[in-house]
Amino acid sequence: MSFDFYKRAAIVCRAIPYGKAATYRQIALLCGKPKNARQVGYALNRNRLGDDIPAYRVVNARGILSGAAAFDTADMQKLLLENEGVEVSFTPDGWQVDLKKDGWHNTMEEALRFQEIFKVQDI
DNA sequence: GCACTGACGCGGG
DNA sequence: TCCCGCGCCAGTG
Repeated sequence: MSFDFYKRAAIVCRAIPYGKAATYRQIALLCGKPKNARQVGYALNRNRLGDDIPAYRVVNARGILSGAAAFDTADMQKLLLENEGVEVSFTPDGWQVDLKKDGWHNTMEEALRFQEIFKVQDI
């Protein structure tokens, strides 16, 4: 491993703005490993990145909430998101957020800033 | 080292 | 647009 993917993932996840949702793929991309979306999911499972990570703001590419796995109750993730003003709607596939409206849309500057942070912290 | 797993994602039909 | 199959890759036993 050329760098610590999980440390990077923790930094990126903590940077997801209040009231926004990010995707696994997006986190992996910002960490510099576009193909590691699965590792992001693995890391968030059982709070591997730490307790101060807003894991509930991370959803899959279609905006579907992952489910109960790491949360106390089945609808905990939905409640936390709604509490931040995120609209969560029911679909046959599960609870879903509108990524067009509430997705975290990164700017190029934002992406470059992360690269700089990783460089400075040597991770 | 091998096989299997999984909070995932894309491309083709 | 919706499915489905396959690719992906670190962890785990």
